[in-house]
Parts: sequence; C-alpha cells; structure tokens
Amino acid sequence: MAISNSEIAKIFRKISFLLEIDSSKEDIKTNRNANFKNRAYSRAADQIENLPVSIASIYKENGLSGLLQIPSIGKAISSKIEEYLNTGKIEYYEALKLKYPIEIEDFLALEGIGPKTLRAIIDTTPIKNLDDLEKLAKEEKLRKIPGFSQKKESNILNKIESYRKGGSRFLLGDIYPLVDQIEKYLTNQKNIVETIVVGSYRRMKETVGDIDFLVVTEHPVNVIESFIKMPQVKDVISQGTSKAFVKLNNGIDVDLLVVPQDSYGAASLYFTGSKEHGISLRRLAQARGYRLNEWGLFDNSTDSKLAGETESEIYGLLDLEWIPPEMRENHGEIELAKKGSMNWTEKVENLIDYADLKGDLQVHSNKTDGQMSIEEMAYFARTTFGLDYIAITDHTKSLSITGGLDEQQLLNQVTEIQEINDKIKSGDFFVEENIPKGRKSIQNLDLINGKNPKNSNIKNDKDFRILVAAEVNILKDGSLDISNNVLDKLDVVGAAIHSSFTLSEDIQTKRLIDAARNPSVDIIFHPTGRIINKREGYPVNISKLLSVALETNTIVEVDAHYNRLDIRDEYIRMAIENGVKLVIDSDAHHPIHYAFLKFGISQARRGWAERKDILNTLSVVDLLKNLK
DNA sequence: GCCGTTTTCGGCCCGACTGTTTTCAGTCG
Repeated sequence: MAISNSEIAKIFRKISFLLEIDSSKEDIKTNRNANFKNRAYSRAADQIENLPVSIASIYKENGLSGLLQIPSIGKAISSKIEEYLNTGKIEYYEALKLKYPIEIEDFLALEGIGPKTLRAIIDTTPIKNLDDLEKLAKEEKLRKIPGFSQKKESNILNKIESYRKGGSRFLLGDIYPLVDQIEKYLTNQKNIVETIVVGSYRRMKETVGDIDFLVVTEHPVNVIESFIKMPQVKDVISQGTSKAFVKLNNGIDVDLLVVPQDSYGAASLYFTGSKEHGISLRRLAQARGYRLNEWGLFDNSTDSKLAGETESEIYGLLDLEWIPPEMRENHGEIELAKKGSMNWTEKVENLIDYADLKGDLQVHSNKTDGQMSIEEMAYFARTTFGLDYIAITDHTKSLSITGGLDEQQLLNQVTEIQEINDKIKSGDFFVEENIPKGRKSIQNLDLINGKNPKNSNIKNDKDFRILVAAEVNILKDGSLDISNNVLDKLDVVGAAIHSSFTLSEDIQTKRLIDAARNPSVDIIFHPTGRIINKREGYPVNISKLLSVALETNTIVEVDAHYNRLDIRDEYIRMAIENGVKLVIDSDAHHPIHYAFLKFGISQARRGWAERKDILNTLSVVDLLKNLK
C-alpha cells in the first residue's frame, strides 16, 4: 500500500507540535529561530495535505528535486520525506517522541489546550494521554501547577468532554438547513444591517468544521447578546465586543463576527478564508507597506485606512481582481488574479455558475431504488428546478439489492419513456390535473426551491425531454453486466463500480479504464466511490483514468450528492487541465435531490471548471452530439 | 526550516478573547 500524503502530513504536524512543546520561553529568547521552525513543519504539512498528486509518486518520478518543487518544502524536510518513503521512519521524529513520550494525537485535536499548557503539565507530572490528563484534573492536581487555577482545571475537563463527544467535520449538505435557520434568526434581529455566512461554508467546502456568520451593525453588544440567546445555543464558549463563539445543542460550533459597515469587505475577506489565502493577501499587503486585518487595509506609514467596505477595493489595492470564494484556497488563484491578466478575467467570467446546468444525467426512478416514478421525476425536474432534460439511469441487474434492471426491462424502459416523451410533446404532461400525488411531500421544502435558480433555456415545456439511460455495473473483470447491443438502444450510458471495493489500485484502475474503452459507455459515474466521512473509496490512479477518458471521449462525472462529491475538487482541476469533459449530476433518488446539483456546481467552481468543461450546460441536442 | 520586487541573511500574518496577572502569554481563527 502506497504511503499517502495525509500520513506524511500528519507526521509533520506532530513534529511541529512537539517542537512547540520543546521550545521553552528561554529558548525563544536565546534562539530566535526556535519559534519558527515548528511553523515551517506545519506549513509543509498544509502543503502536502492539499497536494493533488501523491507525494510518493512525485518522489518516484523525480526524486528529491521533485519534492523541492513543492512550496514550503526545502532541503531538510524533503530529505525527511525521502527517509520516510524509503524506511517508513524519520529518525528526527523518533527522537522527539522519545523525549516527549505522549500520545500526540490525543492532544493535537484537543481544543483550548496547546503545547505550552501541555508542557507545563508534563513538567510537573508525566502524563501520556487524555485519560491521564482527565484523571489529574479530577484529582484536583492540575490546579496546583503554577499558572493554573481551579477555573482552568474545570475548563480542561470541559474541553476533554466535548472533544470525546464531537469530532469530525460536518457535511456541507447536512448543515444547509441549519445555516438557513440561523441566518433567518439573525436577519430578524433589530439593528442588523446585513448578515452573511462566511468561513468554509462560503467557500462551499465539502465539509465544514464550524459555521461562521458575519453581521454588519452599529450596535455590536446588543447583537451579540441576541446571538448567544438563540434557542439552539447550548454553551457560550467566548464572548467579546466584536465576536462570540457558541456551541449548539447538536454539537456544532457557531462563530459570530460583528463589524461596522466600513469594515464589511475586510471582515468578509478575513473570515471567508481560507487561512492560507488570507495569509498570502496579508503578505502582499506587507510588501506594499500596508497592514491588512479584519477592520481594513491600512497604510503603515500614515496609519490611515485605505479600504475596508468591499472585498473588491481591497483586492484592487493589492493589484488583484476579485476572487470568487470557492477559489480562495491559495492554490494558485492569487498569482492568476494579478491585475491585467486576461486569462483571469476570462476564467472568472466563464466559471460554471449556479444557473448554468440545463439537464441532469443521473436520475433514478422507482423501477429500482428511486422513490418516485419516471413521470414524477420528470415533472419536478421541469416545474421545480427548471431543467430542460433528465436521463433516467436506473441500476442494472447485478446490483440485485436495488432490483437492478435486466436487458429486457431496459428495452421496456425505452418504450415507456418514448411514450412519456410523446405525451410531453403533445402538451398533455405539464398540466394542472397531472400534478403528481407526491407533490405535497416536497412542497414543505421551500428552502430548497427558493435557493435553486431555475435553469431553463427552452421556451416551452413541450421541449422537455427524458433520455433513456442506465447506471450500468462494472464487474470485477472490467466488463459490464449488460450487453452492448442493448446499451446501444439507450441515449446515455453511465458506468460505475458498486462492488469489490477492496481490490488493488491497479485492478480498480483497469476496471474503470476498460469501461471507458467500451464504445457504449458515455460517462463514468462517481469514479472514486467515496462516501465522505464514511468510506475512502476504492483506490484509483486518477491520472491514468483521465488520460484514457480523453483518448476515448468518455465523460467523467461530478456526482453532486453532498455525501459523494465525486470526483473531488482537485481531480476536477486535473480533469479540465487535461481537456477531459465533465458532467454534474444530482444522483437523485427523489425529486428533492435535484437540489444537490448546487453542491456539484460549487465543487466544480472549486476545481476552476468553466461552462465549456461541463457538458450538461449544453442543450439536449448539443449534448447528444458530444456523446460517443 | 523556508524563502527571496529589502534575495543567501534576517525576516517570518494579524488581532480578539481568556485567564491570571496588573502587562502578558496562550490559543484560536
């Protein structure tokens, strides 16, 4: 099994933490580098974690000089990576662990207790893990350490408790309704001029650790008071005059930031992040003799405020174009956004937008594991989400748990869908008396309806079209479970892996490549098979798959279901840089799932995809021309 | 330990909140 980037990143994070434990106050006074070495390791960890390609393969192909190309990786760190790839060990790290024999994972993720606090504790009582620390606190021994108190001791117990309860990040799609609730609550408060959600939520990251709100007001104290009194609030973590942090009953942390109007842009820039994007901006400011913080952009020599009300004016004074939030990850967007860059203007103007999709090419019906009929799925696709076409992609026979269709059933589906399409064309389909019974069950989801732009570019409902399709199973040996002469009767064929997840990377890649080479297969569905926070997905050499996709004119899917988002943002960027075409599909098993399309679009924006890269921005006629 | 529009030495993002102390260190985002 190849060594993963996150495995190496984790080690560097631990080295960074141990170095912080190691550097006492005296060290920092005498050795000015002591405080920066740990940051270097932590920056390297960030870099490695965000790398789209495997660091093991970089080393395999280009050796040490390949590693040195990576920003924040220099001589010392690259040779430690080399050592780890070759021996599975880093001596430097082993020595640090020997000096501080603690279970670092326990303390790395523990909020509120950092390396200095930990050092003070282990200098007094050698502890190894969280259990030891908890015991110490319960025995009231922590309060005896200089600089500690009874209050600090009980705080530490609280932190341990909430650490044990909570943990992982939340899926973007799961917290969407909650964010809406809080947004409405804040908007209804007196004195609030403006409310926006910032943080990783605004960047539409697939998971978020907490929810950040930014509010414009001239009455910060009142606003913070009403924020901490929200019904969902369980604990107030901290509360000041410009920000407050709370924990909700369901375990999510919510941060509120309060600024006056003339700091709105600076604050939204600062708290939308990402952290690395912000750091880069502040470095640019620094190089110009400016200082950038959440209150504004200031000239250091005169201490006067140069900008603050809008993001654009701040970017502008740093000689940058405005950068869409989804792209703010410090993955090269700042270099590209330099003023006067034609490429950038074109890129941002053509970036796939939330109203750009005309159709959805992965939709399931109750013929297999969907919850509604083909007619109902079509009805809502048109009337609620304004789509121009959908492809009905029910599962096929080897996926027996869903009652997958066999050859004959697929052929029947061709006839059945033809009949519905005829009805649509005659004008007898999208009419009052034809409103499906299931209408009610989705009516209470105003939230989703309200937030989905209608996408249609066709004038007449009669032009809506259902495509006959299937989500065909890729078998263990790379063949399909439906014969090509039947698949050729369908408008669209998607192929996907649903079994044998534990095979090796070589075999999984071969299965997908074989499917891509099959002349009947138009699209590879959810190519990596991951379920976010639940399973990693099977191992795939994505660059090999992409090069075969390009060669065979096979489309790669961005599955927009928020628990899949497959392929992920970095792979989307790889795909479009290589000229591979993509589609964004909801994978709907119920009409409300069409709302997931927006998560696929945001993922594509995070991968810098333009309209031209996403084939279901085309009309149905043009789309069909682009298939095999 | 990394890095370079102040370029091979001497910098390294910036401010709010907490707790303990009374001017600041630690932690976080």
